[in-house]
Amino acid sequence: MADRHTRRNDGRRSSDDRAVYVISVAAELAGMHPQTLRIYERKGLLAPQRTAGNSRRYSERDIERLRAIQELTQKAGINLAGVKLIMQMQERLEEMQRRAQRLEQELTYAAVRTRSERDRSEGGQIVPLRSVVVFPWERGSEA
Amino acid sequence: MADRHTRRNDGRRSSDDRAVYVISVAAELAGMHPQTLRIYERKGLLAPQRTAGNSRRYSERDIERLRAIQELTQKAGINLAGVKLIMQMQERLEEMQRRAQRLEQELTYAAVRTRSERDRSEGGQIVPLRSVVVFPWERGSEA
DNA sequence: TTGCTCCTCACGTCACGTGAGGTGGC
DNA sequence: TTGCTCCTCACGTCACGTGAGGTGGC
Repeated sequence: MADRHTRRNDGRRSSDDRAVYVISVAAELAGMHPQTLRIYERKGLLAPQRTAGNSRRYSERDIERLRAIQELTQKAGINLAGVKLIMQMQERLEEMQRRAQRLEQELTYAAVRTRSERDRSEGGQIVPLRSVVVFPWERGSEA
Repeated sequence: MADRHTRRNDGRRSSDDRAVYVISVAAELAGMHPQTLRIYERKGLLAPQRTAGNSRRYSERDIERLRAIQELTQKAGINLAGVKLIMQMQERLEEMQRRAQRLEQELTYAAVRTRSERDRSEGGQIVPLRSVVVFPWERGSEA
């Protein structure tokens, strides 16, 4: 839970990206069998770094990804092929969302600019957004 | 590609949405076993209409959905739980794309309007959208 | 009547996680 | 040396598609 991201206290890369855990520790942190992590890698679900001696080294981000895989497989019953595609789509969705957010901000600026130019205020409507996809396992209790 | 949608020549609904195929025909069109269609329905992957006598009736859109399911299961090896979530995400993705497109258009209009305001004022109203789309998987695990 | 529909149950196949077994490097 | 890592192979479990079996309505 600690140091979520971009905690770069001294010019080093984000601590979340540093490959620090050997496979046994990573498996313990994710609550999995070490062999399971090897399977996930072979299936292309994650790609931990390797040491010079060819041993795997997992980052904090890798651990989070492992937990996400666990959610999808155990709680939602999705197989690994599905998890792989879902995670790709998730990245695309997040990218799209950032794009829409940026566009909206620009639009707000444009609106302010227009309003101030004619010194007239007649607020635009606010368009409520549709409810988002709620995954089955996220209904009910939080966290 | 023929009569894709909104072909309402006489007040009827889109031809793609009309429930016209009984299960045996739908299965044949989709290249599946009829029992498979029943399984998909039970798993919540599609919901064909029912006749007064409780028989299933599939629309052209249902057939297309069946083919999409087939792609994901047979070619990609994704199980039904995965297919279900993927299709939900796909709808979200398409919605997001339409939204971004609309925003871009509004932004273009706003730019044009700002420019023309300098000469003469003839403005439509601006509709600022407030974006707070936060997908479940993007929420932080806690505050 | 026939030929469809509805449903449930059973079985074969396959994906996946777990574990054993044997190897090599720090 | 020990305790890890690497890999492959085998097995138990489960999801899924197919089929059989029995029912009912048009």
